Amino acid sequence: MTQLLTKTLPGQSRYGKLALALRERILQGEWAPGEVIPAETLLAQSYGVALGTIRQALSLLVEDGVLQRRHGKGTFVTKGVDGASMMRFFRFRGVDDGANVTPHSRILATRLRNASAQECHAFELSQGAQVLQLERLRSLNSEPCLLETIVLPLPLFGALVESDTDAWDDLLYPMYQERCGVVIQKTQDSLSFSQLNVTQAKRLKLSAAHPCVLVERQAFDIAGRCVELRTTRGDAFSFKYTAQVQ
Amino acid sequence: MTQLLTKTLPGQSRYGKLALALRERILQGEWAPGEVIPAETLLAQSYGVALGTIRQALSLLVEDGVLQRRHGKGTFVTKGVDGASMMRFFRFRGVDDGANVTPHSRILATRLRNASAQECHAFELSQGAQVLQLERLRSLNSEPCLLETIVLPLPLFGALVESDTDAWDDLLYPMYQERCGVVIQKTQDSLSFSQLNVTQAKRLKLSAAHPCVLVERQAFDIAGRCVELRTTRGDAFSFKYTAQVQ
DNA sequence: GAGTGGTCTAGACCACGAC
DNA sequence: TCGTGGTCTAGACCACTCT
Repeated sequence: MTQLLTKTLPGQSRYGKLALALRERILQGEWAPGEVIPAETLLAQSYGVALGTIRQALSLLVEDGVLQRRHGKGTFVTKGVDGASMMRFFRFRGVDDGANVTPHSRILATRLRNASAQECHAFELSQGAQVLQLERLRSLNSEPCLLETIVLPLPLFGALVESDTDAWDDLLYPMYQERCGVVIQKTQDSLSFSQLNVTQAKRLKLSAAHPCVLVERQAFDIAGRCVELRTTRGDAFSFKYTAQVQ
Repeated sequence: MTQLLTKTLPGQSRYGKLALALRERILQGEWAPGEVIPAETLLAQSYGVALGTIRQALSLLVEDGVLQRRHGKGTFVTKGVDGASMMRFFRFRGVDDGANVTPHSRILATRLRNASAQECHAFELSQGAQVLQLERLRSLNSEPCLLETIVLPLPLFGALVESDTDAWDDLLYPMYQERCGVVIQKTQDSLSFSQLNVTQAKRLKLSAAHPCVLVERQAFDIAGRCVELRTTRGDAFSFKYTAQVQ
């Protein structure tokens, strides 16, 4: 077949458009996280393109983290990140290095309040909207290690208000998915250095003005919306992170 | 053509083998850093494979950072990283954020000594081999900001011994290439938190025990050998780094 | 216009996973 | 054995860059 039809199209390549179209279908919930999407041959047929073209489109979505390929089984919608990844910034004493340890979680306080200007902007809320704020202490071997402040936009996370926090899981992201239908798909962490105030120090069983690392996280759902703002503080002497260039 | 010949081959895919073969030719210096390699059609012909296959091979090397494609111009051997990237860990006052500023460099001391066991292992040297150690102070707007200890394996960097350090450039990696033929292709940085000792504090015009961030870097050449060990210290309050997950 | 990488096709076969 | 993604082919046309 000749290729002449291509040039009438606006800006993108064909596989780029296909990727956008498939992404939209995933966002609409046509296939739930963890489910298989149709086989490549079927997709190619239904879109009327060659196999290689649909494969390029899928590759874009795999790169983007929306899809995962499994040879011999199929192509699956990503389930979302587990959230335990905060541990990649810290190495605490008496904890195996490579292990995927999850600190025990305890909610110290919950609070409803109006969103700040910055939060309105991040969550794309209108002024005066409400948010749910959590204070959370995470411990390893009964030793407090991380102190977190978590802010969630309120229409979306309404199911968590007046819920029994003692029954919450150690990992919040899977719980977001179960109770609120929110799948965390991407996070961005900004690291800086600070010192603990008196209250924070007491919670972490350290002295006031103790050096700490501050992790400011934005978490995004599968549609790319920011749905969580989190501030994490941990002992600076436990900080250890590795970054590669090129 | 039938595909029957493929299965007689050992373990890899054809494009995987091609990538290895091309990588080897690059390492042998057949094309210098910054030069073009032959066009895809030529490579496909000379290796007797389809265009798509050679393109997959090249894609692997592009992903690996060894090659760079430029539409309409050709495929080029990577020139190497510039080394200014240490600034991605720090934000100093009075310096534009996004700008690619390069701190001014001054070598405080050079020293020849025997390699430690750890250095022998990293550099793949035999015991008793020598290394060149540099102490280096980097400044922005005449204000000291970073203090570095740099260790280089000695047969390789012999050209730097007894060289006039005042004539050295602010960026070391391009100089490694010019004077020693060493192209830095990849770096791995390990971040942790520490405090300055008296000497370090004096150099950086800070007080002793001032909190600092410690960056321990391994730099690798195009063949994947570790050719530089570097320890960088900077004011922890200037530390700012962003990391993404998924 | 000539040369380069980028996109696309239509079809074949290979390797993995589950039944 | 069947269905899945992974590899490979041979050829076409498109889009960018330089002269």
